[in-house]
Amino acid sequence: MLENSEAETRYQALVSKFRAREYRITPQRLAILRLLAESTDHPSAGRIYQELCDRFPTMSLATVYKTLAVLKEMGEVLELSLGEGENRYDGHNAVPHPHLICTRCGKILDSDVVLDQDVIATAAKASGFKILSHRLDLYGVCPECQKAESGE
Amino acid sequence: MLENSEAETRYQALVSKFRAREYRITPQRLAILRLLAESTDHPSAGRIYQELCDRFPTMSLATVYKTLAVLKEMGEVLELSLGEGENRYDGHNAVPHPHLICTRCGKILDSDVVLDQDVIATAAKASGFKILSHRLDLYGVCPECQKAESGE
DNA sequence: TTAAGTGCAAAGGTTTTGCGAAACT
DNA sequence: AGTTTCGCAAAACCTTTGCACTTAA
Repeated sequence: MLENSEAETRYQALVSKFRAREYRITPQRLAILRLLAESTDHPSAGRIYQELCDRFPTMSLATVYKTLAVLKEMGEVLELSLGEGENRYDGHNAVPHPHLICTRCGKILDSDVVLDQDVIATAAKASGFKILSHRLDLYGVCPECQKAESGE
Repeated sequence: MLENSEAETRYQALVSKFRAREYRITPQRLAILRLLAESTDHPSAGRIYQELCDRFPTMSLATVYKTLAVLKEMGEVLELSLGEGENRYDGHNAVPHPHLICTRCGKILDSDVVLDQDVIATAAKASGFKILSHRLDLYGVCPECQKAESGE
């Protein structure tokens, strides 16, 4: 695999943040951080576990969840609770951004559209809430599933 | 309680839709529909169950979940999976609209800000997705919890 | 060396399901 | 009367936790 410098940078940043907080750098954690940095498909805890099992025969699901909990607490991973099946995780980019979710195949893509800050400011003013974060999910059918459907 | 015509209208609409689909009209379902039509606080299944237990000593949580499943399938209730604790349900207004979620007390308010359709159209065009629905959650601290915090 | 992390298995909480009894149409 | 629905209990499912063992610092 050629170097993916974006993923590499993200990986190094995550490792640095672990070090800065004096969390211990274990092989398991490094593997999870690397996978999260490289993934753009928003894997679930189970998926992360599966992928790492080959390389780490002793990897456990508990360790995956515990590491994800640390990352959540650090604000370095977005947890997407979809209401069906497992939660999905975005550690590639922890800054809130919209997600495109295919209701047929479960695929999740990042969207680069920008949510108008006016929307948030207006809502904050009208409600008195101090808004700290947000989440925008767009549900629909991905191009592949559209093709599969029309072909049937 | 004075008549709340908005809630009453919504209740009648839900009952009509059950009839139209030839789903049976049972006292349990009527009670759940009424509660959903009247609620603006996005109750969980457990909450709905509790509230109705007094009036229906034999009400069961399974029936609440089964009725919610029917409503979901009909597209008459929004299910909000928050990732912690129970899912919350909005049957008062099933048209997608933003929610303000207090991360301190769990309160959920409807927001009447409108999500710019351009955002959705742009995301659809860029990704090739056929977008059918969306969800915008704004997380923050509600006025009451802000007050409680500053008072401490 | 020692405090933190791992990994197994068990517990926890929410939601779904199977099935006999009840009840809507 | 014939299905659908109810409601109990059990199962399913995802996630968290307790604890003895291991390991990073």
